[in-house]
Amino acid sequence: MPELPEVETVVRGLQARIVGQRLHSVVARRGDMLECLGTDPGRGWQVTAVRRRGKMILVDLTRSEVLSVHLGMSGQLSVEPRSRPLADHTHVVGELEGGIELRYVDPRRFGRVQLARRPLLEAGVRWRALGPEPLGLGAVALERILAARTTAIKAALLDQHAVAGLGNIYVDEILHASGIHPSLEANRLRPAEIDALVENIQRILLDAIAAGGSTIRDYRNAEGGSGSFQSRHRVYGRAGQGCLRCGETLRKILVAGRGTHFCPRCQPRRRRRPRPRRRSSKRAT
DNA sequence: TCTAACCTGATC
DNA sequence: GATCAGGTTAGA
Repeated sequence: MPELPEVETVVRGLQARIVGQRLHSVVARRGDMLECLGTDPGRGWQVTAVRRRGKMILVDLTRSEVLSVHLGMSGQLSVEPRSRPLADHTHVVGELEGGIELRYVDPRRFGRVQLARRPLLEAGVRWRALGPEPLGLGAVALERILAARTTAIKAALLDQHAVAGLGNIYVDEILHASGIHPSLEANRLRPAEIDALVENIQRILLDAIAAGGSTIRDYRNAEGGSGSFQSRHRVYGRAGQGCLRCGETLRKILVAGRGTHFCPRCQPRRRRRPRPRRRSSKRAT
């Protein structure tokens, strides 16, 4: 569910509410949903900062420890009064001062909560393999990343090792705005297309953050509220409807195993290179 | 490099 | 009952 704009919105909500607060303990209501790396969930800390890296939420704690949360598909992280009954699928609860709690809810359990010594977390391959942040990513850097990949551009942009934070909704929106077919091989983008991508990545992500992210189904911010960017999706979830730019009927196909929305006219397929003329029809595959 | 699998719940 | 979902990744 949550991509960079949604995660950023949660982070901003948490910054406003829990930075400087005392976190007494972290309690796992399901043992397998909290992983402790070199620390003890009952020690107590002060929350010093809340940050985002890709789609990960990082709650920085005193003593160089950190609570890291990846929301997976259906995760929600919110601050609620202790008096409120726990929602179904509440797996981890952080007990804060002043009668409030940080609650992690995740029906599908694709998400992940770790309490770790920061150096241990940051030494992990999963952390170190993350690609650069898309906000502030320049054309030169993106060109280098894409040149090394022969997969579909959609798959490349979804790959967190390439760029960290994009997901299915925003990749579809970005490719549509850039006029690039999602199946085009990443290393075949032209310079002008890379420039368009860079520009649209910034613009769309910033607009989506300003709108508080997209709520299709599960996504909620740290206060339990919805985002509104879904009303401005131009292709995602609009298959069968008219393209807002050219009127052509939008299509939905499968690329990189993900439902992919695009406009056949604005994002034309580009053939792999005119086949060299051969008199004989021997196939060289 | 790609698919299947991990889960539950909503919708067809 | 079958299918699909905003993510990731272990295996083939």
